[in-house]
Amino acid sequence: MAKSIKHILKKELEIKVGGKLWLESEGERFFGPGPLELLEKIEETGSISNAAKAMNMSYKKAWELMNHLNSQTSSPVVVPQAGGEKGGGSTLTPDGLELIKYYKALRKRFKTFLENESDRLKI
Amino acid sequence: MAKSIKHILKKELEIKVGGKLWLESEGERFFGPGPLELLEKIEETGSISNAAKAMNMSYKKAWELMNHLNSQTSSPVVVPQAGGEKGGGSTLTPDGLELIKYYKALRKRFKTFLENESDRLKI
DNA sequence: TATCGTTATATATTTGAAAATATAACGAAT
DNA sequence: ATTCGTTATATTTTCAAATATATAACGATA
Repeated sequence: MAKSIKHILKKELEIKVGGKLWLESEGERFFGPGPLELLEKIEETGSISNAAKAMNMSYKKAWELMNHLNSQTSSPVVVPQAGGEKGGGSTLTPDGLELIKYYKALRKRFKTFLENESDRLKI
Repeated sequence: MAKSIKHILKKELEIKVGGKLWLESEGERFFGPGPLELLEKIEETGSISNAAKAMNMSYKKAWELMNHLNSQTSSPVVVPQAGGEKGGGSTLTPDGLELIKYYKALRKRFKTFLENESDRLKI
């Protein structure tokens, strides 16, 4: 077991190991907490523009996230429709839903990792 | 074992799980890759100002990182001296060296986690 | 006491990312 | 054909973070 550093840190502070996780290709991130929330909000609201509003993100950024994400998958995870009933909208494909599930499971494993490491700081 | 998402991602791309790790207190980060490199460079060069130059960081930011870091530990990890021989300089305390060791070990465990998760993407 | 390069600190400037704004294209429904 | 709210795209504006710049204090040594 690795040595503790408890004695180094101020004992009155709650110190934790934090982190961030994403999927990347060619060193470029294309899926993380932001895109996850975006997909969830698109699923909820039926459009990119409403999703963006719901999460206080500019439409442009939301569109770019979505577009970049679609470029990394063998078939689109978000299908946008410009025009049509109610002006259009965007829907998630089954792959999109599966990606959400995968990332949430990954995030859970990461959470466990972080909690273990944070606990270790207290020893 | 969790389900794979291999079929979702473009097969011609090298997709990996990436991440970032840090120490935080009260939700505020105070130690990560940046401060690690800073401590190492201070140890190498003997001063904050030289360390900052070596890693292409402004002196101000380097000083702030160092100062914030020192505020989270029971005793300083960097001891700065203004004035004196050669104008002064900064040295790491044993605690500072230990913090480096700890973070590198933590980073190694994280690397393993990321590699496992990345491998899982290929299955 | 004069010198040195550093720490310490405040202020000004830059710059890069994000949001804000504007506009055209879209297409089902009426 | 008109309407609707959306997608798609370009341009402008904003803002925060970082750098750049300037200056005083520091303290061992000579």
